[in-house]
Amino acid sequence: MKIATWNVNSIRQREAHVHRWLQSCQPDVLFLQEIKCETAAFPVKTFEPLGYRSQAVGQKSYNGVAVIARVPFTVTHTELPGLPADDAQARYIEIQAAGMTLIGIYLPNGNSRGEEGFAYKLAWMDCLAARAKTLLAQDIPLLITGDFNVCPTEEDLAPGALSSNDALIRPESRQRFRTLLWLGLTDAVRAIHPHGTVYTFWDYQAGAWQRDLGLRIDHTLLSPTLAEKLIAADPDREERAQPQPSDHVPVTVTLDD
DNA sequence: ATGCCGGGTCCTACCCGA
Repeated sequence: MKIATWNVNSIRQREAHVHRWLQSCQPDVLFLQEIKCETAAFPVKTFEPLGYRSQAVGQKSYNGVAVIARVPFTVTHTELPGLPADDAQARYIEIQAAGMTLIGIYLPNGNSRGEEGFAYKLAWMDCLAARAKTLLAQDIPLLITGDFNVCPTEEDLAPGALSSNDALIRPESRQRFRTLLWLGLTDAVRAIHPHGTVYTFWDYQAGAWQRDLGLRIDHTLLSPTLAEKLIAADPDREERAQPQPSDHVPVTVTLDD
Protein backbone atom coordinates (compact mmCIF):
# COMPACT_ATOMS: atom_id res chain seq x y z
CA MET A 1 0.00 0.00 0.00
CA LYS A 2 1.51 3.30 -1.15
CA ILE A 3 0.08 6.56 0.18
CA ALA A 4 1.46 9.89 -1.00
CA THR A 5 1.06 13.62 -0.38
CA TRP A 6 1.83 16.49 -2.74
CA ASN A 7 1.34 20.23 -2.48
CA VAL A 8 0.96 20.98 -6.18
CA ASN A 9 0.61 24.80 -5.99
CA SER A 10 -2.37 24.92 -8.39
CA ILE A 11 -3.81 21.77 -10.01
CA ARG A 12 -4.49 23.72 -13.20
CA GLN A 13 -0.76 24.40 -13.55
CA ARG A 14 0.25 20.89 -12.46
CA GLU A 15 -2.42 18.62 -14.01
CA ALA A 16 0.02 16.99 -16.45
CA HIS A 17 2.65 16.61 -13.72
CA VAL A 18 0.20 14.72 -11.51
CA HIS A 19 -0.95 12.55 -14.41
CA ARG A 20 2.64 11.59 -15.29
CA TRP A 21 3.56 11.01 -11.64
CA LEU A 22 0.54 8.73 -11.02
CA GLN A 23 1.52 6.65 -14.06
CA SER A 24 5.15 6.26 -13.00
CA CYS A 25 4.74 5.85 -9.22
CA GLN A 26 1.35 4.10 -9.01
CA PRO A 27 0.34 5.17 -5.49
CA ASP A 28 -2.85 3.65 -4.08
CA VAL A 29 -3.84 7.00 -2.58
CA LEU A 30 -2.53 10.51 -3.31
CA PHE A 31 -3.52 13.54 -1.23
CA LEU A 32 -3.10 16.97 -2.84
CA GLN A 33 -2.85 20.42 -1.29
CA GLU A 34 -3.12 23.93 -2.69
CA ILE A 35 -5.23 22.88 -5.65
CA LYS A 36 -6.28 26.56 -5.83
CA CYS A 37 -9.59 25.88 -7.58
CA GLU A 38 -13.21 25.43 -6.68
CA THR A 39 -14.46 21.89 -6.07
CA ALA A 40 -16.29 21.59 -9.40
CA ALA A 41 -13.19 22.71 -11.36
CA PHE A 42 -11.02 19.80 -10.19
CA PRO A 43 -10.01 17.72 -13.26
CA VAL A 44 -11.61 14.46 -12.14
CA LYS A 45 -11.74 13.07 -15.67
CA THR A 46 -8.01 13.50 -16.24
CA PHE A 47 -7.20 10.74 -13.75
CA GLU A 48 -10.09 8.33 -14.46
CA PRO A 49 -8.41 6.63 -17.47
CA LEU A 50 -5.54 5.69 -15.13
CA GLY A 51 -7.99 3.94 -12.80
CA TYR A 52 -8.14 6.72 -10.20
CA ARG A 53 -11.24 8.26 -8.65
CA SER A 54 -10.90 11.70 -7.06
CA GLN A 55 -12.72 14.04 -4.72
CA ALA A 56 -11.77 17.67 -4.12
CA VAL A 57 -12.50 20.10 -1.31
CA GLY A 58 -11.87 23.40 -3.04
CA GLN A 59 -12.41 27.13 -2.83
CA LYS A 60 -11.70 30.09 -5.06
CA SER A 61 -8.10 31.31 -5.43
CA TYR A 62 -6.41 29.75 -2.42
CA ASN A 63 -5.92 26.57 -0.43
CA GLY A 64 -7.93 23.51 -1.47
CA VAL A 65 -7.23 19.82 -0.91
CA ALA A 66 -8.12 16.64 -2.79
CA VAL A 67 -7.75 12.88 -2.74
CA ILE A 68 -7.03 10.68 -5.76
CA ALA A 69 -7.23 6.92 -5.19
CA ARG A 70 -7.34 3.64 -7.07
CA VAL A 71 -8.73 1.82 -4.01
CA PRO A 72 -12.36 2.35 -2.96
CA PHE A 73 -12.86 5.17 -0.48
CA THR A 74 -15.57 7.15 1.27
CA VAL A 75 -15.14 10.81 2.19
CA THR A 76 -16.32 11.24 5.79
CA HIS A 77 -15.27 14.85 6.61
CA THR A 78 -14.48 17.91 4.49
CA GLU A 79 -13.78 20.21 7.44
CA LEU A 80 -11.60 19.78 10.50
CA PRO A 81 -13.97 19.13 13.44
CA GLY A 82 -13.73 21.76 16.16
CA LEU A 83 -13.08 24.80 13.99
CA PRO A 84 -15.59 27.68 14.06
CA ALA A 85 -18.60 26.93 11.87
CA ASP A 86 -17.90 29.98 9.71
CA ASP A 87 -14.35 28.87 8.85
CA ALA A 88 -14.37 28.80 5.06
CA GLN A 89 -10.81 27.68 4.33
CA ALA A 90 -10.55 24.39 2.40
CA ARG A 91 -7.73 22.61 4.22
CA TYR A 92 -9.02 19.20 5.38
CA ILE A 93 -10.27 15.94 3.93
CA GLU A 94 -10.85 12.71 5.87
CA ILE A 95 -11.66 9.39 4.23
CA GLN A 96 -12.13 5.72 5.00
CA ALA A 97 -10.16 3.37 2.75
CA ALA A 98 -8.77 -0.16 3.08
CA GLY A 99 -9.89 -0.35 6.71
CA MET A 100 -8.01 2.83 7.64
CA THR A 101 -8.85 6.43 8.47
CA LEU A 102 -6.79 8.64 6.13
CA ILE A 103 -6.56 12.42 6.58
CA GLY A 104 -5.11 14.95 4.15
CA ILE A 105 -4.30 18.42 5.50
CA TYR A 106 -3.06 21.81 4.36
CA LEU A 107 -2.09 23.36 7.67
CA PRO A 108 -2.12 27.18 7.79
CA ASN A 109 1.25 28.80 7.17
CA GLY A 110 0.83 31.31 9.98
CA ASN A 111 3.09 34.06 8.65
CA SER A 112 0.43 36.31 7.10
CA ARG A 113 -1.94 38.64 9.01
CA GLY A 114 0.49 39.04 11.90
CA GLU A 115 -0.21 37.45 15.28
CA GLU A 116 -3.83 36.86 14.31
CA GLY A 117 -2.68 34.64 11.46
CA PHE A 118 -0.28 32.81 13.74
CA ALA A 119 -3.02 32.29 16.34
CA TYR A 120 -5.18 30.73 13.60
CA LYS A 121 -2.39 28.28 12.81
CA LEU A 122 -2.04 27.27 16.47
CA ALA A 123 -5.81 26.90 16.92
CA TRP A 124 -5.89 24.73 13.79
CA MET A 125 -3.13 22.51 15.21
CA ASP A 126 -4.99 22.22 18.54
CA CYS A 127 -8.08 21.03 16.68
CA LEU A 128 -6.02 18.55 14.68
CA ALA A 129 -4.54 17.09 17.87
CA ALA A 130 -8.02 16.78 19.38
CA ARG A 131 -9.23 15.02 16.22
CA ALA A 132 -6.25 12.66 16.27
CA LYS A 133 -6.87 11.83 19.93
CA THR A 134 -10.52 11.02 19.20
CA LEU A 135 -9.64 8.79 16.27
CA LEU A 136 -6.80 6.98 18.05
CA ALA A 137 -9.25 6.07 20.81
CA GLN A 138 -11.44 4.35 18.21
CA ASP A 139 -8.69 1.83 17.49
CA ILE A 140 -8.89 2.13 13.69
CA PRO A 141 -5.52 2.47 11.89
CA LEU A 142 -4.92 6.20 11.34
CA LEU A 143 -2.71 8.11 8.90
CA ILE A 144 -2.43 11.90 8.71
CA THR A 145 -0.53 13.33 5.76
CA GLY A 146 -0.06 16.64 4.01
CA ASP A 147 1.60 20.04 4.14
CA PHE A 148 2.02 20.70 7.87
CA ASN A 149 3.92 23.98 7.40
CA VAL A 150 6.17 23.03 10.34
CA CYS A 151 9.88 22.14 10.34
CA PRO A 152 9.84 19.88 13.42
CA THR A 153 13.53 20.30 14.33
CA GLU A 154 16.62 22.24 13.27
CA GLU A 155 17.57 19.30 11.02
CA ASP A 156 14.44 20.01 8.98
CA LEU A 157 15.57 23.27 7.37
CA ALA A 158 18.68 24.47 5.62
CA PRO A 159 20.67 26.84 7.85
CA GLY A 160 19.54 30.37 7.15
CA ALA A 161 16.58 29.32 5.01
CA LEU A 162 14.12 31.00 7.42
CA SER A 163 14.29 33.83 9.92
CA SER A 164 14.26 32.73 13.55
CA ASN A 165 10.72 34.05 14.15
CA ASP A 166 9.18 32.35 11.10
CA ALA A 167 5.88 30.61 11.88
CA LEU A 168 7.25 27.34 10.44
CA ILE A 169 9.85 27.07 13.18
CA ARG A 170 8.47 29.07 16.10
CA PRO A 171 8.51 27.11 19.37
CA GLU A 172 4.71 27.16 19.61
CA SER A 173 4.40 25.46 16.20
CA ARG A 174 7.02 22.85 17.02
CA GLN A 175 5.47 22.19 20.44
CA ARG A 176 2.15 21.40 18.79
CA PHE A 177 3.81 19.10 16.26
CA ARG A 178 5.42 17.23 19.15
CA THR A 179 2.00 16.95 20.79
CA LEU A 180 0.90 14.89 17.79
CA LEU A 181 3.89 12.59 18.26
CA TRP A 182 3.20 12.27 21.99
CA LEU A 183 -0.30 11.04 21.19
CA GLY A 184 1.44 7.99 19.76
CA LEU A 185 1.85 9.00 16.11
CA THR A 186 5.07 8.21 14.23
CA ASP A 187 6.74 10.63 11.80
CA ALA A 188 7.19 8.14 8.93
CA VAL A 189 10.04 9.89 7.10
CA ARG A 190 12.07 10.34 10.29
CA ALA A 191 11.44 6.71 11.27
CA ILE A 192 13.11 5.65 8.03
CA HIS A 193 15.68 8.49 7.93
CA PRO A 194 16.47 9.34 11.58
CA HIS A 195 19.03 12.02 10.72
CA GLY A 196 20.09 14.34 7.96
CA THR A 197 18.32 16.49 5.41
CA VAL A 198 15.16 15.05 3.84
CA TYR A 199 13.67 18.18 2.31
CA THR A 200 10.25 18.33 0.67
CA PHE A 201 10.14 22.02 -0.33
CA TRP A 202 12.49 24.47 -2.03
CA ASP A 203 11.51 28.11 -2.58
CA TYR A 204 11.25 29.32 -6.17
CA GLN A 205 13.41 32.30 -5.26
CA ALA A 206 17.13 32.93 -4.93
CA GLY A 207 18.16 29.59 -6.47
CA ALA A 208 16.98 27.68 -3.41
CA TRP A 209 16.73 24.39 -5.35
CA GLN A 210 20.11 24.74 -7.02
CA ARG A 211 21.68 25.56 -3.62
CA ASP A 212 19.65 22.85 -1.83
CA LEU A 213 18.22 25.40 0.62
CA GLY A 214 15.14 23.35 1.44
CA LEU A 215 12.63 22.63 4.18
CA ARG A 216 10.99 19.44 5.45
CA ILE A 217 7.37 20.48 5.97
CA ASP A 218 5.34 17.75 4.21
CA HIS A 219 4.82 14.91 6.65
CA THR A 220 3.03 11.59 7.19
CA LEU A 221 2.06 10.52 10.70
CA LEU A 222 1.14 6.90 11.47
CA SER A 223 -0.76 5.30 14.32
CA PRO A 224 1.10 2.42 16.05
CA THR A 225 -0.28 -0.48 14.03
CA LEU A 226 0.54 1.31 10.76
CA ALA A 227 4.00 2.30 12.00
CA GLU A 228 4.72 -1.40 12.50
CA LYS A 229 4.01 -1.93 8.79
CA LEU A 230 6.20 0.93 7.58
CA ILE A 231 8.59 -0.12 4.78
CA ALA A 232 9.61 3.13 3.09
CA ALA A 233 9.03 6.89 3.33
CA ASP A 234 10.70 9.25 0.87
CA PRO A 235 10.29 12.56 -0.91
CA ASP A 236 10.62 12.34 -4.70
CA ARG A 237 13.32 14.97 -5.28
CA GLU A 238 13.37 14.35 -9.03
CA GLU A 239 10.03 16.07 -9.34
CA ARG A 240 11.53 19.41 -8.26
CA ALA A 241 13.86 19.32 -11.31
CA GLN A 242 10.99 18.96 -13.81
CA PRO A 243 9.92 21.90 -15.99
CA GLN A 244 7.44 24.26 -14.25
CA PRO A 245 7.55 22.30 -10.98
CA SER A 246 5.62 22.86 -7.79
CA ASP A 247 7.82 24.21 -5.01
CA HIS A 248 6.93 21.02 -3.05
CA VAL A 249 7.70 17.43 -4.13
CA PRO A 250 5.56 14.32 -3.54
CA VAL A 251 6.28 12.31 -0.40
CA THR A 252 5.36 8.61 -0.53
CA VAL A 253 4.93 6.18 2.35
CA THR A 254 4.90 2.41 1.70
CA LEU A 255 3.12 0.09 4.14
CA ASP A 256 3.32 -3.71 4.20
CA ASP A 257 0.02 -5.21 3.00
C1' DA B 1 16.78 40.41 1.30
C1' DT B 2 9.76 39.46 3.83
C1' DG B 3 8.99 39.64 -1.71
C1' DC B 4 14.48 37.50 -5.42
C1' DC B 5 9.50 33.45 -8.20
C1' DG B 6 5.25 31.92 -9.33
C1' DG B 7 0.49 31.13 -8.33
C1' DG B 8 -4.14 33.57 -7.90
C1' DT B 9 -7.70 37.48 -9.40
C1' DC B 10 -12.47 42.33 -9.54
C1' DC B 11 -7.12 42.15 -15.87
C1' DT B 12 -3.41 44.42 -13.90
C1' DA B 13 -1.41 45.91 -9.73
C1' DC B 14 -1.64 43.57 -5.77
C1' DC B 15 -2.39 39.52 -2.39
C1' DC B 16 -0.36 35.14 -0.88
C1' DG B 17 2.99 31.55 -0.15
C1' DA B 18 7.07 29.40 3.42
